[in-house]
Amino acid sequence: MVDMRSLDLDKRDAVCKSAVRLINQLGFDGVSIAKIAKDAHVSPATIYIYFENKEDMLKQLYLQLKQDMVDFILKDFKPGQDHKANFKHLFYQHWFFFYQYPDSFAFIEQFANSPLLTCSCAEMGFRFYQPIMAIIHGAQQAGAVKPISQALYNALVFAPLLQLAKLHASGRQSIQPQDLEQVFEIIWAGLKTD
Amino acid sequence: MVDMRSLDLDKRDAVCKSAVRLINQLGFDGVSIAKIAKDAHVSPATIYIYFENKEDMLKQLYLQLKQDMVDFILKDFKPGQDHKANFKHLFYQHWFFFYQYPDSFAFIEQFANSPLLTCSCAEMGFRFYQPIMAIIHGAQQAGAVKPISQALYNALVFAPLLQLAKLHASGRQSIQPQDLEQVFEIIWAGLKTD
Amino acid sequence: MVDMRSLDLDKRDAVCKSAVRLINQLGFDGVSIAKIAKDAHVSPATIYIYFENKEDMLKQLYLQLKQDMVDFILKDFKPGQDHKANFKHLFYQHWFFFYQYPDSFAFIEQFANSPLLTCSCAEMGFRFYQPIMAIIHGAQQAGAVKPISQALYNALVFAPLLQLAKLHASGRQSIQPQDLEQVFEIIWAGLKTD
Amino acid sequence: MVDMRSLDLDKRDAVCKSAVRLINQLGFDGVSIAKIAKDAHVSPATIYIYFENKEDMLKQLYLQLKQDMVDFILKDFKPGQDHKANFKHLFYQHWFFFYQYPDSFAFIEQFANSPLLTCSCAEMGFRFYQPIMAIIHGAQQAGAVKPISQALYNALVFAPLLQLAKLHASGRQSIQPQDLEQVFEIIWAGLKTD
DNA sequence: TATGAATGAGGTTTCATTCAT
DNA sequence: AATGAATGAAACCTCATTCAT
Repeated sequence: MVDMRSLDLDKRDAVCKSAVRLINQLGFDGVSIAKIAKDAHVSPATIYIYFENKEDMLKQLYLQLKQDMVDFILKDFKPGQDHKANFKHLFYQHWFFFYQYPDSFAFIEQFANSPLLTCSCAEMGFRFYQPIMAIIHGAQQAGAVKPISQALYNALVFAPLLQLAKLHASGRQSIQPQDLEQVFEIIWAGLKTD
Repeated sequence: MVDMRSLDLDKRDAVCKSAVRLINQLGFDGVSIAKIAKDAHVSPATIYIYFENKEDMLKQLYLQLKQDMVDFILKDFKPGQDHKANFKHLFYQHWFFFYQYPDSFAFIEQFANSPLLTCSCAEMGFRFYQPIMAIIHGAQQAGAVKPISQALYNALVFAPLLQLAKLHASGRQSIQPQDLEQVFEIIWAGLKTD
Repeated sequence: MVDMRSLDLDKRDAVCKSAVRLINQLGFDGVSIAKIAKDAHVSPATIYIYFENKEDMLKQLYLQLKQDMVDFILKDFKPGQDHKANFKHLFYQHWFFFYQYPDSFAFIEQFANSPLLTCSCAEMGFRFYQPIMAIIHGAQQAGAVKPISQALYNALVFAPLLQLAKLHASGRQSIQPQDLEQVFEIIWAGLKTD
Repeated sequence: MVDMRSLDLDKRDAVCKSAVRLINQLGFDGVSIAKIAKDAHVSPATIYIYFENKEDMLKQLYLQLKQDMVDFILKDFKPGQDHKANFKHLFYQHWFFFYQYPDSFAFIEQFANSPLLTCSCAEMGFRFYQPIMAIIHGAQQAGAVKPISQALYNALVFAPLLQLAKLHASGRQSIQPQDLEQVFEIIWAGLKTD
């Protein structure tokens, strides 16, 4: 009666958006199917058409957002010969994603730090990330950066970035462009082959 | 007929231990006061003698564990003239704490990534950390490492460490001593003055 | 397998009836949502579909019963020229209501004497009563009874009636028709213009 | 350590005062032993030294306040030959009590309208009231007022008074001296023998 | 006498989920 | 596909009461 645009995926999308927003406001345990349904102008029962149950919904959300992130980072990117430039591009694209989609980012982090992240789920998210890792791997094979394992790489490069993004998003400290630049140069100084 | 092991703070302690363990098993939204109480062999009502409510309990736990961590890291440590050695000590002490008290560590991380971490709570946790930061600051003033802000420092040094610890704790990947050594050297290479 | 007598408002009605009955048996602090639900053959959660919370339920009940009372008293009544007769009619209709619906009456009284009767709620109940007061006002303007304020009127006429009804309902003393007649005549003797 | 005046009945008195005040603020079901204890600066366990249980406390309170009221009303009063004057004295003393001790009055009313007022309790309260009733009875025997039963008397005289006092205490309407005078004269007009 | 700590029972409310429509 | 009504289970929390001190 009110909602004339009831096409298939509109509702699913509205549910996803509401879920991400509410979960970041209230945390996993502060949010309920009923609240999400109300926020998305949808019946609770409708949610169960698109998702098996609450946990399934959260997992699907996580994987979807992670995929969205990778897509965003790699959009229109063709790695070139300058490995530092490639590396810098990836670095900043991460930042831009965190900056433009703070809710997505916060959700991913909150989920990844909760026991909901089962092994299978983590592995699938990891697989999405492979294209990015492939670029890194290329730089290593070219001898531009030190040969370290993917896990270490992840920790050394993206963990600091995440940490800064979280700090920025929390509002407790504002991160400026020159801060990022500084961090990037320090990381690069550590990683590049001498 | 009477519970013999119940002296004043025993109960509070049992509650804390149960809470940390269960939360890491089940997540914030998987535990309940009732479950914690049962696990700690205590009545649910007893928990409310020591904590105002569930949120208060979690906050108190967070701050307490954070303080425990700082105490552990700084125990018997007197910074010397060799800044790299000081730095290395702190780095490894962090790792040892994560390694020995994976539950404490996981709880801290899960809490810090949830909306429960209010500003006041974050600031208080931050204050506990000051003694460690003071050592870093000393190295900067001595010109041993690049002069960067505390937030950047935190991100560059401890975020990677945390990331590795999480990975290790998750069981998805085992971190070996040589991995740590490698990471340490890379970070130091980036941070040290040229 | 399915409860056959559950059409939309049946449940709400069953809840109301159970609530009024139990509250008069046990008092406001003796009933619980769970007891009402069980008595009404309904899930506790169902009650929260119809009422915001316990207090809201009691307020809605109060207003509804008060309206029912006014409807009962004024049913098929057209005030005539004989003011004493009009007055007597109202007087006895009150009594009949108290007599036929002792639970409704007791609930109204218990609620009106509790701190739950907020200002807004009292005013709304008062408004329901206006049609009755209008009749009294007519008698005053016609010079049949002394010109006193509505509040005094209320106190002089209906408070005694209530008191007798309470006594009667409590079973501690039985009020007979001749008692009522006597009370009515005394009140009228006091009120009528000389 | 703080409270040096711990004499026997001080604590009981503090408990009573807190109970009456809190119950009028929050209602019977809003108040708890714990709240009363805290308000009275006493341990919950202490309350059980003076009272058998919660219900016993409320009943004792009711009876005590009712006795206090009767004492107040009859203080220094010697009925004379002028029955109207006697009657007026009682009428106004009631009002003064309601006016000076609104909490006591509200408690009595709330209790009397709740199912806590068991038969035995009502009878005992009634017995306290006998001295006042005796005065009324004297006037009847002297032929000054119509010969009606005690219950009717109560209803006709004191119910209006209570109603006005409640209205006044609720703050919804202010009762002025001339209002009282008017009510008194009307009641007297109805009661006195022609 | 007085108490703080303790608790089982039970309070209100919300939960994830289902089902008839 | 979509839903509002319904619910048993369980959430958080408070209750009246007891007991060792």
